[in-house]
Amino acid sequence: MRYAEVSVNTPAAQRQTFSYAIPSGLSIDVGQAVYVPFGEKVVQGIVLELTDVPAFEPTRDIIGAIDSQPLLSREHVLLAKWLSNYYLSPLFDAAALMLPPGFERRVLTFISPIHSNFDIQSLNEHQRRLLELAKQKGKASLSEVEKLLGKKRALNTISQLIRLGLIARTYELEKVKVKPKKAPYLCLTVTTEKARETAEKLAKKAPKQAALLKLLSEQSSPWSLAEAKLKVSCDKLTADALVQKGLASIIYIEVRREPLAHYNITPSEPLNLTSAQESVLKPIQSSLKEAGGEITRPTVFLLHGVTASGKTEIYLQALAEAVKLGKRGIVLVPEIALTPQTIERFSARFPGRVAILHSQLSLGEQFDEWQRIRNGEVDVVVGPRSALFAPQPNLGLLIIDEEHEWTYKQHDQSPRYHARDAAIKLAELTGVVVILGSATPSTETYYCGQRDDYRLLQLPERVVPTENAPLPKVEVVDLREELKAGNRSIFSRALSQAISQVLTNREQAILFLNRRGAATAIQCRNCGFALKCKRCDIPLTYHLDADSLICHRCNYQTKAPQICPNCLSRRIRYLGIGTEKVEEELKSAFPQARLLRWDSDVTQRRHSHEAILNKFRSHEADILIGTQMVAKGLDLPLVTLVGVVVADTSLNLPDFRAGERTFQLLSQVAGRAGRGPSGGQVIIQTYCPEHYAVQAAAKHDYASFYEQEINFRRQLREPPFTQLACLTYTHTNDNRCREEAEKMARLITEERDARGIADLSLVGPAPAFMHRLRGRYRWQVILRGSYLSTFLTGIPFPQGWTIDIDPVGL
DNA sequence: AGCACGCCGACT
DNA sequence: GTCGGCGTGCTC
Repeated sequence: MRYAEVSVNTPAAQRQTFSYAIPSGLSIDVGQAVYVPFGEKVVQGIVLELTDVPAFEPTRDIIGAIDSQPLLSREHVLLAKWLSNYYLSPLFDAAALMLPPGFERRVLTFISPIHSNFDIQSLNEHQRRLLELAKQKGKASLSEVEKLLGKKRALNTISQLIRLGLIARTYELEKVKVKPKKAPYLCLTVTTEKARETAEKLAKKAPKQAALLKLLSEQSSPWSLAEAKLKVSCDKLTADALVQKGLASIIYIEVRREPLAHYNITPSEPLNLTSAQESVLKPIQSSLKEAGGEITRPTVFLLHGVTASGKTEIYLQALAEAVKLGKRGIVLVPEIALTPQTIERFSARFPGRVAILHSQLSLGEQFDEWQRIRNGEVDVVVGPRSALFAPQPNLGLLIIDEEHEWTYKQHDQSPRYHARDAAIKLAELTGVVVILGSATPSTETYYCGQRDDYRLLQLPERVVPTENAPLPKVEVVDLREELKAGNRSIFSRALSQAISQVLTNREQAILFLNRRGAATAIQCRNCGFALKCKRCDIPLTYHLDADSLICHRCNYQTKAPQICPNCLSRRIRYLGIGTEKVEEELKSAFPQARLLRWDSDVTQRRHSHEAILNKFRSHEADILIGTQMVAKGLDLPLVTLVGVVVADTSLNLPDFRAGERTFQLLSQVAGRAGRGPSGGQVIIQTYCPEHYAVQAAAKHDYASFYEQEINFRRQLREPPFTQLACLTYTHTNDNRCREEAEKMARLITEERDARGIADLSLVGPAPAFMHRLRGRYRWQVILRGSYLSTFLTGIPFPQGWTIDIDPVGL
């Protein structure tokens, strides 16, 4: 008898596998998806191991295979196990990353009536209503019952009626979410000769039918109905008529949903490389050639290149080399950088051989792209962090662009993994070559580069086709001095002057501000009352468009009050500034300027990003005002001025990475200026001009930033010199939260002392930075030490706890 | 997650 | 006395 260790899709499974027997006659392989019995339900499972001796007895039998082929490769199975162990996440959640989009199906509960001569009169109102619903529907879903009676009452009433033997409970998997798409095709049911003859006969009476029939006779394979309709400009009725006459039939053929279909792609040739680029590409090419032997330690390149230094061309040519060697690649980009520009650039170099995975694609498109990848039909996969788990066969090269971006860490759901670290684990398992690229590498990554754990490659110069454009000159303006000089506007004299100059020269400017909205808080000048979100307890942000107050955490919206809700005074003051405020001020200071605002408030719709960008690129606007989005990899040659309205927003956050974040943002924003022949300048307005992050960004000096940052990390024992884990407890009751967090902190301290671990310290328990979120309170305990996953594996966490290993953005 | 079992307060 | 609250334990 053979047995399988199965990762089961049920919350109860957590980090365990369950043992099942493989019935004779069923052939099951590692990585295969199966249906298994679990309690009285049938659930999905992934086979992670095959054994002769089960880890647990007694076993039940696997019901059957979901797919005839394994969905996970051996390496992916190992990677899933590692993710679950390292990030302390349920096994199935980890495995689900590697499954086809829409694969997961939850278990649904249904209620059906049982006939009996029980006296219905003795039932209470709720019981009767439920029974009526069940009888009327024949089979009612739990959600329908909950809609009828409310969540809690529904559950109680159901168990009462089951005890009385009036209803039965059954379970079913939710319906399949994605299926291969089938499109109608027309094919002849008669010989081509007969078809031609008939077409001639029909030509007078029914010319459309004749034309269609003629078309069909010209090709031996079926015509897509949609295409045929266009070709002979007829409609469905014409086709139906042919079917009626027994000349043709409509069959359904599987077709692929193509997300790239509406792109107009012109193939591109490799560019000539500068000598700096050559010297960077060489070692990558030779590593690709050597890879594949015995894996000793992963080959990781850190490609550190200033903005516009031609990193993407390196990626493209490295990918071409991998393809030449018969291998394939995956390119990860931050979600926000997955723009048509990026997609076009990769598709142009590998026409028809690029797959895009993106959450904005429809589930069907994602599913089809996934299948294409698995079938080996593409050379390059481009996508956000989850694309790391694409089933790319014979993977040779893995590129992580903008390696420092925080979006590579999944923080909102399990597994809370970091794509960069998972990529390096995958390299360890498969021998794939990894390139981490960035103009401003994260301190942790650069530290590995310095220690030769990663191979450091540098591109210190910008590549510009026409002439040599140096990095723009950066001016730092001390806003305190401006105030002293009596300038109370949000624009310093230097920035105002620069904006006028740009407008006179008919050039373009970008103004950057790390906060949307018009005012960051509104406060009563009379009693000091500040308006906060009722559910999240954070200040509401004033938005001009609708004269409303919006919670940037939970999106709660309310009309801006005319009078203070607390003391009824009319003296309401607006504090702080956001993108809307900047727009407003610009309007009055430069009425002739054409403005464009780009932040998440104006880009809710699917293609609005492109629309705004195209508008700006075609010079339909002079000044672009935006949040972080304007900082990302845009190539806008007409932009000669970049202004940072306030640089301090990200500097004052309670996070040890605040300095790094500020440096990265400022460097990126500064990189937007002077990409064209007319050069450029950058003006950074700040209240702390002496901060090393501001100073280093102003001088485009990564090395000096890194030196100071790494010393600071070493002194304060922050990563990479220690490891962090963030444990959060969430509950509707604040006191309960505190108690639970204190209990956990005590338990961890005891455990640490009992095991004699010296290198482990606790911060907290303390209310989380976002203490209240969507009506629930949050308390956290932060651990600092090493091998935290191993340590925490032995600690039992009751429900309500979430564990974030290597958290980002505390 | 769900559902069992089991133990305490508020009601007919 | 019972109904119903939620703590705890279990699912191969």
